[in-house]
Amino acid sequence: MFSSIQSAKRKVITFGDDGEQVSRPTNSSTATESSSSSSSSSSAKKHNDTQNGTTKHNGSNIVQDKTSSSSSSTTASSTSEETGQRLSKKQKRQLQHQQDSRPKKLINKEPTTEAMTQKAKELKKHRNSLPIYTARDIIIKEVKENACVVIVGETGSGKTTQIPQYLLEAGLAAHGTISVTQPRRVAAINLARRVAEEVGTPLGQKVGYSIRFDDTSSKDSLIKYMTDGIMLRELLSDRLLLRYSVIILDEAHERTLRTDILFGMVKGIQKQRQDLIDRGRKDIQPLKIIIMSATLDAEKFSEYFYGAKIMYISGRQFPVKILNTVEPQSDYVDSALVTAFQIHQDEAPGDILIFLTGQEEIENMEKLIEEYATDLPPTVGKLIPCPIFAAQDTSTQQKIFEPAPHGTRKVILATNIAETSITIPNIRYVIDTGCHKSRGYNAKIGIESLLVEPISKSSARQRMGRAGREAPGLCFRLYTEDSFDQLEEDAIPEIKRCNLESAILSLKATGIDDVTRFDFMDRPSKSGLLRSLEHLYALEALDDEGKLTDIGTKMAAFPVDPPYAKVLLQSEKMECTKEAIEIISLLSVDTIFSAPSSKREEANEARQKFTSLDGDHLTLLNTLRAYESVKGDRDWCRENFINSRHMRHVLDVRKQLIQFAERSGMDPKKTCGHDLEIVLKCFLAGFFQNTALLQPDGTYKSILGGLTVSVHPSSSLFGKKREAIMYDELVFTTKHFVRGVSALESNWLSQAAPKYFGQRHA
DNA sequence: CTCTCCCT
Repeated sequence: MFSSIQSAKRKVITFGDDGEQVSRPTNSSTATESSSSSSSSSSAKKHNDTQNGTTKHNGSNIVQDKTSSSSSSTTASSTSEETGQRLSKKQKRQLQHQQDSRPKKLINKEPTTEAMTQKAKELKKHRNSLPIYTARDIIIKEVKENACVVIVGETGSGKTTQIPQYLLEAGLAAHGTISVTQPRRVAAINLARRVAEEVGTPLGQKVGYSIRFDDTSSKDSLIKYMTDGIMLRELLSDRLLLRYSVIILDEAHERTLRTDILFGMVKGIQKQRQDLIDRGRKDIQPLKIIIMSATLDAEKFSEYFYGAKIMYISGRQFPVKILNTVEPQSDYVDSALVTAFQIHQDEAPGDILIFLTGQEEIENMEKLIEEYATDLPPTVGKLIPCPIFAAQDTSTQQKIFEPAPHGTRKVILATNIAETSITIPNIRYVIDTGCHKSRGYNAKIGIESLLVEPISKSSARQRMGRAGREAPGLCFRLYTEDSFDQLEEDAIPEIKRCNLESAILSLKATGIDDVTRFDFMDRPSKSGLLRSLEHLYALEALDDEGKLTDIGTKMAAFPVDPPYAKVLLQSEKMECTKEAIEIISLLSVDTIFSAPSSKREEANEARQKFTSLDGDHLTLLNTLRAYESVKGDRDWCRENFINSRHMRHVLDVRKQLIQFAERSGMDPKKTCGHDLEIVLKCFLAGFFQNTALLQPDGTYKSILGGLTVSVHPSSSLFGKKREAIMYDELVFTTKHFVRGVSALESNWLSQAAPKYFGQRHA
């Protein structure tokens, strides 16, 4: 058992820690043993998640313990059953080897061609020593013989770097590029770099990547890593994706909105291409589809893709022992704090990673750790809190990568950014609160929410895995075994809990007219679809029959959400395109302002300089102008609490929107000069539904729906009372908060949307 | 009196 902290004011949390209680399933260690197991997929689950030992202690301290030898064992043991139905025993053995291909350091300097070839030769030896290499021929064979294949393998197992190369070597890029889609930009970049090095040609030749603002790929690229968003844009100009011979949809288990749309799109495209070939078109080649997932929910993908064969590639990770609490914890922040100090005092060196839900919680925890660290006996080294969340500036984020000074220990306080997006080195201990913030969408009333909710089992396993990347680790779950058992297996796919306007406009623009009959893997609710269709109709993107209008066609061409696209089109008529583009760019990042809560006063004061009485849209514009007048000076940004990374992103978006505007025949330089009221009226063309009127009691009530909304404290109009307001976004958290708020005159509404407000305000 | 995260 853990010893308690000698601190009178702290409680002690009981976890299990008795080596003899650890039961490691014998059939999880090797593939051959597991293949003789006759049990079904429930056995894999059992190994991973079922308690193995129970000890009584003082009546109430029931100790639970279990070991997961990481998801690789799950993979290995279930490999047998799943592949058993489809692959021969020999194939099974070949597929079930373990592998090691954790990321190696990349070469930064530009090497010569010879050096690159030499390097590639060296890497070749490494590649061929990877256990996935023994499955190479089977993978090639299956892909050649089948239109769709599902491959399950651990993240970082090497499947994403090796399989495209195997297919390339097998000649599958002869009639088109092999593409690999990723949900994240950094992943696409890093994978392409690594694979270019292994292939032995400069990045951008045989191997390239394509992400927004950065395309290293060329016509000749044989393997192309890209974000799923880029592939969706490419669909608009190449509806049959004829430049691709193989499309690999990676990280399918994440079920992002974009991958879900791509599932249906590529399935349809594959069929269309085959139909054309069957009708004698010699210039068209069939499309191969490969779905890659890191979790075991492969049956669903297989069913969707005509019962596609599932192949399992086991990965290797160090074992992570899971420790659940004995009792439910009423306050997980407090429990996490106590657990962190228990680890710090009792456990071997290695950093701690705590999953929390948001910035506020993280900053509170940071203060608490510093406070309680003063109670530590002098023999114990320092415990250094390191917050990490997306809104931080890059320089702050870099700190988590610096090693802790000798004799000290870092405790990383992270949102779920550390679950998939950022990999932090030297983590041996994970503390999982079991909660995260999750975006929700109530289609009935069309309101988005952002609430703390329990995570899914797959999230819990993903979090656990973060402790076993470099050495065996421990995962402290601040919830009971029973609570874990009651979690959902997987998160609800994003497509079922978000606004679908953008997705629907894309579908319509690629010729899919009846979106209600689109082949969704998981169908969004009817009311969600209808609400989005109605909004697109209100924006004049669709006509009475739901067909795309000329306006809708133009809107779909812009890489922005439909309401912004409408604003852009409107800005031409109102002669304020320059300002519209700038404000849309500014609204396209989370926020250009950033400050830790400790410096909030200072930050607010700095922001006063840019504040417009008319609200956030013009405040943002003022800030951009000030930023440009100092040429984006880093020190200026720091002094004014401006997130320079986000600001640079704003400039990139602006540049791109200017190009898109020119391409659609607009003049992006058209300006309204000092008459900025025009821009706000222009925004109403896209946001007339996002408006609220001041009530006699001083609150705001939304015009559509009559909802009481509160101005978010980050807004320049917070606490101000104006006749009417327009907002960029409404999200329910503790209240219905509106963000990106500007003041209006209510008579502008009837001009902006006469169909909706004409009678009421005439 | 406060904003999980990703993408074009």
